Amino acid sequence: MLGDEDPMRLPPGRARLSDVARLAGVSAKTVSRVITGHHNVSPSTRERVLEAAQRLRFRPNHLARDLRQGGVSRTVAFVMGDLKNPFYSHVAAGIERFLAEHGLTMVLAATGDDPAQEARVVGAMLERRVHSLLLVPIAGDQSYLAGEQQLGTPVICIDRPAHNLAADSVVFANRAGAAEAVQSLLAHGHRRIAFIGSAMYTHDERLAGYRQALLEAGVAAVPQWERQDAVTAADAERVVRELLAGPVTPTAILAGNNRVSTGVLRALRDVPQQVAFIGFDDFDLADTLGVTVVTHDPERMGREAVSLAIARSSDLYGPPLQTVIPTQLVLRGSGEVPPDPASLVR
Amino acid sequence: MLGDEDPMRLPPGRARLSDVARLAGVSAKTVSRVITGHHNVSPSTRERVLEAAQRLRFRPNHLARDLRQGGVSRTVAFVMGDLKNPFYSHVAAGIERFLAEHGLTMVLAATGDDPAQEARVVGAMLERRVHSLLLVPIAGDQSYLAGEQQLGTPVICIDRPAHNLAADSVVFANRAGAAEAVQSLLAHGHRRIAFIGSAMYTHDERLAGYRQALLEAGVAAVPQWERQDAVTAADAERVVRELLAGPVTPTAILAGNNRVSTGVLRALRDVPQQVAFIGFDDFDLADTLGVTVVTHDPERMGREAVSLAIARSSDLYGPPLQTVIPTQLVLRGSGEVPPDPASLVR
DNA sequence: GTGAAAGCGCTAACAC
DNA sequence: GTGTTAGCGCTTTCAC
Repeated sequence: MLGDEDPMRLPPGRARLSDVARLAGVSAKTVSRVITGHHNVSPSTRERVLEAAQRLRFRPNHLARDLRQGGVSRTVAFVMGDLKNPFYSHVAAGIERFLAEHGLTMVLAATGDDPAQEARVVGAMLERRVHSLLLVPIAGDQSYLAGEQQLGTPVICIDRPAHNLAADSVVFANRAGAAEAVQSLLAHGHRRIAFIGSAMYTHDERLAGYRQALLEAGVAAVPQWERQDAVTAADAERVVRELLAGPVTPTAILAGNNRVSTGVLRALRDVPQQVAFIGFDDFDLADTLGVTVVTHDPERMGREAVSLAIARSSDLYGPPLQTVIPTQLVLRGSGEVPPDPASLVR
Repeated sequence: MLGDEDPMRLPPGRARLSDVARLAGVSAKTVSRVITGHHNVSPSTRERVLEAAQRLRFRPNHLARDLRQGGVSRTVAFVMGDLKNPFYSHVAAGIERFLAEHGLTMVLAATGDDPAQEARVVGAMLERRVHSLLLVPIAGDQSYLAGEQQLGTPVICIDRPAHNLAADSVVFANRAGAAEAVQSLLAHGHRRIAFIGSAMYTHDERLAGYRQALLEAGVAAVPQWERQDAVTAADAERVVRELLAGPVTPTAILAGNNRVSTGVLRALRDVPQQVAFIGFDDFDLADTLGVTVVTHDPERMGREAVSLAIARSSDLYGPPLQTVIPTQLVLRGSGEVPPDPASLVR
């Protein structure tokens, strides 16, 4: 007969809520209640619905659910520079895990550390109506996000604060960490300590910590040893060779991050004099190689960012919060070598 | 007057398509055409619409668009073990970049390398109606995905094939890569070569390549040197110590992956005899340390997976495809040391 | 080249 | 405890 459908036969496409409802002999709303786990359903009905859902291999459509619930998805965007950078991938791991515990999903997008890409990439995420935006800011200005905050999307900056935007942020205790490293070098007798890093927020902060520690110890700053021109490992390698070829050479080096560390270590490998070394950021094999580092916990940074996002979504217009995560100095030997007399006379 | 709204004033919430339409004095459909870039719009109308959209800070709602277009989003899911593993994060980077070029977004979920988590995590992705599923299979059975394929969701397995499911996959040339490494060790005079890895697809394949190379060279296999019990770096470290404490010790070691490499190197550091070493997977500082490795390109693996997904979505029921990515042996010294006479007599 | 009406799959509000 | 109605924001007909 025309219009006489066999409800037991699987429909050609994906089963919908209404298909389950028809098969179970209830209304769509009741199925909805069962699926979302509401309690206003009698056990027997629930049973029948679940059975029907299973038979039809029903999977609720979150797209439709999110749309109906106000156009905000249960998805959080993480926009960072490059997943190949272990720092970012560890932060992402922390975010993903913590989100999963809250039934949220992470979408990921990379700016390639290109300031010009940020707004475009962020825009694509916002069009997906993400629940909130976790961003490692790279552009010089984030004021374009003020409207989104206003409209209810939490914006959390990771690793560095936003420019021209009142947003929550999670950062490491960069100054304190660098100061602690320098104090350790000072305690081992060093007075000629170089900082090698680049020109960005975290390195500025670390350099500030370095300066502060030297100042407190009464050690005069040497401008030539405050290098902010090492972005890549190759840069760092070159800078170290330059420094060690100078008339007065440092006896200890503090590296601004793990990329710089790699270059510094490469340069120090071929150099006769002993130079004490401490790196910011831990890295693979640092323990095996006996490299002293200032470590931090990128996963925790991810978790704290998610915490801020969740908190912010229920207090949209409160004052911006900043979470500061402490660092740890891990002594492994390379920072504990005494000043090399060979490098003192030159 | 009641009902008299000023169309110039920003509405309290997010602007919708219809808001733009009202402000521009056109229908919703026309705005839709402009936003999605259709050509059947006169330049002057397009201009007015764009101006209105900009004034209202309109961002199209992809949730709604995707729902209307058939419940399939422009989002691709990547389900892997753990983002902290650099292999996975590099694959993810390749996926993300290639997707972005196609206007697609990546959602990421981790199984924690726990077989029991796979179906749950994958299910969450499918409820988001992802365009396709890129999966590093960890469970012993993926037959539960057959229905999803049938319903139009491409399933692409990464790094290893699926179990009990006809799905596309991208893998490395594991056998050939391991065979090449062993051949190199043989060429440098080694006859006692150990393989250290664990019991999983990639390691099985690499072990097969190792065996094949030995067989072809007429070197008898030594079962005790085919170790598949090293999952962590600590395992590998212990295994190496065991092997080198035996009555007959290997003069060369092939590691099944980068975790194993770390452990092997740690163990070899404290050992008097020279042992040649080749690792599978490159790692940070491997070049600095002069470690010979079999490398591959995880980013390319990600890109190839996306290619397969896109191809599959327009040929849903064709035969499964497998993309095999070649490996490269990178000689850096550690694999080129000759057999140590000290370890031959014992 | 443009518009009106219908509907994607789901849930909020309000019945009963 | 369960059903009905309406509508999230967009795009697909199909009309003009």
